[in-house]
Amino acid sequence: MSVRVRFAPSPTGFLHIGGLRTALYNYLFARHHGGQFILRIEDTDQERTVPGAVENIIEMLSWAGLEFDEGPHVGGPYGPYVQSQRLELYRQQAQVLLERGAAYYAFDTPEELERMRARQRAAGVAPKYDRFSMRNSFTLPEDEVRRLLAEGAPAVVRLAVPLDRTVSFTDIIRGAITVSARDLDDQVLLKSDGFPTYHLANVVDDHFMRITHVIRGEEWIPSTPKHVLLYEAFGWEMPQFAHLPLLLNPDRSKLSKRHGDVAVEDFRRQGYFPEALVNFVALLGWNPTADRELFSLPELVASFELERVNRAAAIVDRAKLDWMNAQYLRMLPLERLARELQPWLREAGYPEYPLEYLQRVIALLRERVTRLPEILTFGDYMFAPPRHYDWEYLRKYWRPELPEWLRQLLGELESVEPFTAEIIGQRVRSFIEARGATLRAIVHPLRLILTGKSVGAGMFETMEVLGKSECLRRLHSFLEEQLPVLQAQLE
RNA sequence: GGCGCAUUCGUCUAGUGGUUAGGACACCGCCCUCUCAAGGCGGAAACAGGGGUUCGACUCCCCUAUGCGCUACCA
Repeated sequence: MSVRVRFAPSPTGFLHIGGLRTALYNYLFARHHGGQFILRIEDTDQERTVPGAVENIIEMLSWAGLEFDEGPHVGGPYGPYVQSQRLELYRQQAQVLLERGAAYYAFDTPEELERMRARQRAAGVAPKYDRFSMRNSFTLPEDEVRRLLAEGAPAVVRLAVPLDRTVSFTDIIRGAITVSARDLDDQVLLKSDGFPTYHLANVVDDHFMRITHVIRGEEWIPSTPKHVLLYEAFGWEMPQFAHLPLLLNPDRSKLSKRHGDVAVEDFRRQGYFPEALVNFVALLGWNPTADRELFSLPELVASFELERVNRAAAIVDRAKLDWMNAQYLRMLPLERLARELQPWLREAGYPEYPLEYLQRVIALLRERVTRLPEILTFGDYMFAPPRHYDWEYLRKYWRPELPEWLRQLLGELESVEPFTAEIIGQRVRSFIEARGATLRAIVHPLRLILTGKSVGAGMFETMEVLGKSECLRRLHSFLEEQLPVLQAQLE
């Protein structure tokens, strides 16, 4: 049978990197085995559903390069892929359970349930639905149950967990997991608003959508035995389970916004490459070899093995993501980078520049930044003349003869042809040697004048990209406007 | 509290009874150098603790500790 897996988020907010990793592992597993990767929206909680969340999830996954074979946005033979559109199916299946005695009606109000829990807390016992003291099919006479239902009294359907037995399943990543049914709650399956809970909807959908492997977060381990019970009650073949280790904040707490950005969208907005983010999260909890860090999506697909997924939770380390992104920044083709830089340039309010120029700028600066848009701040002088100068830096290299040298150098540079780093370098070197000074004595002031900064790429390379006329213009205007101010300050 | 899952350098990890416990990020040092990076070379850095099993445990079993998860008419 062909592998079919699903990513089944509930649309309660933006897709975060934990969700991205779950989706990714499902995707990798499906593609590795030539199976199907399905998106299913689990919107059974009306209260928590947020508008736009589905769109965000789909958009982010698509940005990351994960394409679905079936889902609400692409259709498929087992739809609809949104749970709120499958209510009738869940109702029918709940009925099946009811008829088989695997489930029962309960009529307790929220207040009654709260009192029950309070009693249990006071008695020091684990909070758990007490089938025999509450108002349900077990305690109420049959005709009373019928009457309540006929009256339309608020009712839920609960799972009738067997009283004394053991429930176990095999997890691909963790091996055998066994729990006592005594520790399982009579979970609500169908809520009084007619919506199913996760447990019912999930099992029913996985069955009817022919899901073969359930790959999801570790937080689902405790409810899996209930799902096992449901499969048994329905008489359905069980999928295989694989529970992924959690992703954690640096302080080992569950991943959250408090510790910085966790939404995939945040990373995109900051200019991380999808390739880098995918590569990064793929290696959080799984490693194909350990002697290599950089993998393309097809390479990940080729080597992915669920059996090799780790059991322990992983802390998200931004520094490593930064390193990885910087690696991609250095190896991605310049044509693409130039194209991607354009929107950032526009956003920052800079004029349009030819792609060819952007490529040269990126080639010059990319190994000095970690994210593409940083080119705009690190190398702002490539797009506009410097407005602020690092005066401290110039002061360090100041000498009385400097103004004169600069004037002479201006004339010297005018005759440099072609204006390439090599020729510029030769001329500047011989210029400064003739005056018995070191190269740094002139390069640093020059850098300050042309870029406004103390750091940057090689000076001569920078000048070449900037172009002769721009260099001369900046040098000239510095001598005319800034230098007198500086000299006044120095005296 | 109950139940469950987990535990190799600060972090991500390799390792499946015999290794000088390997790699990567971050950190430190040196080299290169017009600055900053990048790059090269080197350094520091780990098997949670205790019992077993075994000729031999990071590897297998048990206990403890710690962390995390679940304990809803949320997923």
